[in-house]
Amino acid sequence: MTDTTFAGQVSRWYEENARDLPWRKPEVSPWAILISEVMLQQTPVARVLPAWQAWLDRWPTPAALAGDSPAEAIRMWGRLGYPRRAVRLRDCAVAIVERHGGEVPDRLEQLLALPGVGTYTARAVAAFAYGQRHPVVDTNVRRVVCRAIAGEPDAGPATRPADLVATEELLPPEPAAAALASAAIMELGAVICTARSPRCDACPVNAICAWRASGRVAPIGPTRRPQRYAGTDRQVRGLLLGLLRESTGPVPHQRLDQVWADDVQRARALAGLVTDGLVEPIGEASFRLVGDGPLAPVTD
DNA sequence: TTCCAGTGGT
DNA sequence: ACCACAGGAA
Repeated sequence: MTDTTFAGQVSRWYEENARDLPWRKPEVSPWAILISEVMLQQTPVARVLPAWQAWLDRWPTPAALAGDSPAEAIRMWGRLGYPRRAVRLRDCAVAIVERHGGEVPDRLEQLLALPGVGTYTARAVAAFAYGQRHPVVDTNVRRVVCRAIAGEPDAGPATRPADLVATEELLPPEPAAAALASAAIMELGAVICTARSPRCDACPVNAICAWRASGRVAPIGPTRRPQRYAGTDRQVRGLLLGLLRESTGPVPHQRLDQVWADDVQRARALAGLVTDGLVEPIGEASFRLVGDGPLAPVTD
């Protein structure tokens, strides 16, 4: 008896066609999987690959990262984007050491309580690192399920509780099979059922896809406003951080002033970096990455 | 809802 | 130029 369910067919396809990604190897630790999931939040696979390996080489355990400075985490983050994730990931390592004896927790509730770990990442770790049965819904899974099952273009900008329910209903009962199916559906969305140019001819479930049957209706509703970058605070933050990342220790504000002409906007961007725990003021008029420089003397 | 960065594909 | 990308938090 071959499994003809949606999850069964996608899983069979996955076992034959999955990309050979290093964090999918069976011997990879929960910590390594957690790092991959955080890096993959809004950053494409190709750019995560080298950074993930570098982080693991340097910080093989949560305790190792927790013992290093936020500044080093920010530097090792490189140009993956959204560098707040680097600080949160280190905060996460600290929390894992303090609350869980240095081991990545396996309960959803505990995972969700960690910094930088939300609905998606918590379930991804529980499923992929610990083999539990949870709906793992990222933008790919949401798109696949909306299309194939509901026959609709997409579910909107964010994952809703209904998306979790709809995905959970597709999962096979056995936890290990469910975790495999979750990875398979995600892979299908990443490789075949893409947002822009879906390759329905190569899809393992094209025969039972509601979206394809209905003629691949295009999304209608109010389109999201384009995310500008040039001239925004985000660009200024990027420039400031780039300078601080390359420097060791404090950088005088006169040098920071040179990266952007608008005083008001530059000050706002810098203040934002401080608020986000990426940068700290040093002395009268200098700034540095948080914790950069010599460690504070141990006093006891 | 909005902000958060950075890059490559189309 | 525009958009998509294994989201999370205020």
